[in-house]
Amino acid sequence: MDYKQQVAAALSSAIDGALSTEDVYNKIERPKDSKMGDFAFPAFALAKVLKKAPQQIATELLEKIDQSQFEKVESVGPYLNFFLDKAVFSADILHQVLTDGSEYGSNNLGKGGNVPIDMSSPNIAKPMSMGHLRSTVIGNSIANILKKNGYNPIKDNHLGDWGTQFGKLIVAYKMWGNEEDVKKDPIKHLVDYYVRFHKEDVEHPELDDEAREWFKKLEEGDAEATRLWSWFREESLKSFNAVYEKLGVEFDTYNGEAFYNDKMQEGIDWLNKKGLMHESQGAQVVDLEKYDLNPALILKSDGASLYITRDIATAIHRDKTYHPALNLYVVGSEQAYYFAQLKAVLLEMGLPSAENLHYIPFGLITVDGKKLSTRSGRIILLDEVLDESIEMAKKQISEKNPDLPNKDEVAKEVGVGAIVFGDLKNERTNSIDFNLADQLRFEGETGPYVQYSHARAESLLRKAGATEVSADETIMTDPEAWDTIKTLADFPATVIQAREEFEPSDIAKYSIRLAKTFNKYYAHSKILEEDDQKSARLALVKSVSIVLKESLRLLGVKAPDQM
RNA sequence: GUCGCAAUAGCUCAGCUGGAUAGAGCAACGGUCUUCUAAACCGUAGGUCGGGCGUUCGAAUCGCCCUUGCGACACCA
Repeated sequence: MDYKQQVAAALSSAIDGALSTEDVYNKIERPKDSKMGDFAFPAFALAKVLKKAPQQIATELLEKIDQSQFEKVESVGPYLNFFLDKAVFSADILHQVLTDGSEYGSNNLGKGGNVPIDMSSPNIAKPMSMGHLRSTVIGNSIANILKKNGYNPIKDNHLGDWGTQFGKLIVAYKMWGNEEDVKKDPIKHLVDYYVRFHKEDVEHPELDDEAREWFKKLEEGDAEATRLWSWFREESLKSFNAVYEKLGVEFDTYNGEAFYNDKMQEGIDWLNKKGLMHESQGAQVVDLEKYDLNPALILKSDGASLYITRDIATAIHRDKTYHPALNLYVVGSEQAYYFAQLKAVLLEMGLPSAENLHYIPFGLITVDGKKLSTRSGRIILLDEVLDESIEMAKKQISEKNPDLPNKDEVAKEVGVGAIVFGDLKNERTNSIDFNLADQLRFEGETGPYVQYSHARAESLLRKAGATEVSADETIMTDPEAWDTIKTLADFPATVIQAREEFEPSDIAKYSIRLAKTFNKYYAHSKILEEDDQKSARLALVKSVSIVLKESLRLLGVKAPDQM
C-alpha cells in the first residue's frame, strides 16, 4: 500500500482542485525529523494560486482535511505534517516482509527483458588491479539489482584477449620464458616477460618486427602461435578465477575481443551499405557532426580494426542474440567520449537496440592522486588487498569472538565484504584515491557494520528459539521501532531507484540506514523480555534480518549469521 | 585550447524531482558491557556548502562567469 498516495488523496480532496493530485503527490516530502511527522506538505505552492500566506493555508487546510485515517495531522508554520497510524502501518509492513521473505522488494518492471552487461574485462597476461574491482563489483551488483526488478541480466566478461601485445608476449616467452614458471604463477611471469620485452626493444627494435610477425601468425591461425595464445589465456583465466571466487562473482559469458575478431565484417558492411563510411587521411571514419561529436575512426589507414570495430560487432551480436531491453557497459569514466561516439554510430546504423545502450561510468582509482599503470609499476593488486582484508577480519574475530565456528569462512565473508561494500558505498562516479587503511576499516559506516547488525538480529532469533514471530499485534510505539519499520517500508522504492540510476550505492546507503535504526532500537529496548509484545518485537527483528541480508546480497556481500 | 566531471566539518563522504535549525562516518574529547554480540549505543566539539552574480516566496541543489583539480580530445583500449 502506498501511504504517500493516501496522504495525497486526503490533501487533494481538501484543497478542492487548486492543484492536481499528481502535483500534490510530488510536493509531499519526508520530514528530516520524525517528530515532525511521517509525511509533510509544504503549502508554498498553493500560496500563489490562492493568494494567501502559506501559514494561513496550512491552518485552513488542517480544518478541512479528513483526519480519520491518520494518527494525527498538524500544521506547523507553512507545513502540514501527517502522522501515520502506527499500529496499522507496522502490522502491514511487517506482514509483507515476513510473507515475502527474500522476495520482499522484488518487482517485475523488467518483464524478463535481457540485459547483457559488459563488465570486469581484465586483460590477459596482466594482473587484476583495484580498477578491475570496480567494474566487477559494480557490474555484479547492477546485475543483482536488475534481476530484483524482473530483468534477465547476462554478465559478460569482455576479456582483453587479443591484440599486438600477444605477439610481444610470444616473442618474450620464447626468448626468456619457461613453462614451469608460467604454471606456477602465470600473471607474475607473463608480466615480467612483457615488461622485459619493453625494456629490451628500446635497444633492439627488431624485436618489434618479430612481435608483429607473431601476431600476424596468430591472426592467420598458425598452430604454435595459437597454442601459446590459448595457453596464456587459460593460465590467466585460472588466476582471475581465483579472484572471482573470492569475490563470489560468476559470469554468464566470456566473449572477449578474440571472440569478435572474426565478426567485424558485418558491421563494416553495414556501415558501407548505409553510406556512413568515408575516407579521411587514409582511414575509414563515420561523421558524427549532428551529435556534436568528432568523427569516429572505424578502420586504420592500413585497414586494421580498432576497439570500436570490435564493439560494433559486439553490439550487433548482442542485438541478434538477446534483443536486449538494455545493453550495459560498466567501464571507467575516462571512456565517456568514446562511448558517446559508439552509441552515435550505432544510432546512425539504425541498430534496433542502439537506443538501449547505456554507458555506466565509474570514477578512476588513483594512488597519490595519479593514475595506475602496469608498466610504471604503480599498481594495486586486488588479490593482495582482499587477502589483507581477510587477515584483518581474522584478527578481529580472534579478539572479539574467539569461539566462533568456521572462523575462516566468516573471515573471508567479512574481509571481502568490507572491500566490496567500501567500493559500492559511494556514488559510482566518484573518483577514489586508494588508501589501504581506509579500505580496511570495519567500524562505522562499513560492510562489516551492516553484517554485524544482521548477525545481531540472527543471534536474537536463535536465542528466542521456538518463540512465535507474529506481526499481528504490533504496537510499536517507541520511536526507534517506528523509525526501523518506516525504513523497512522504504526498501521496495530503493530497489526501483537503484535500477533507474544503475546505482548500487543507493542500496548500500539504504542498508546502512536500516542497520543504524536497528542498532538504535537494539540499544534501547529489551527484545527478549517476556511480555505480550515479544512476538511483535521478534517480527521486527526477523524483518530487519531479512532485508539486511537481501540488501547485502544485492551488493554481492555475504551476510554471516554469526561473526 | 575545446569538451566533460568535480569542489560541502581536520579526513572520507551523504544531502531525494529547489523547502523547516546543512547531516553521517573516521579522527579528537567524554559517557554506556554482572543481563539479548561494545564490529554497538549516547553525548561534546567542529561548516561563509571554492568565489561572484542571477532566477525564486525560498538555493548546497537551477543558470551564467571565475578559480582550482582530474579526465578525454582519430589510427591505444
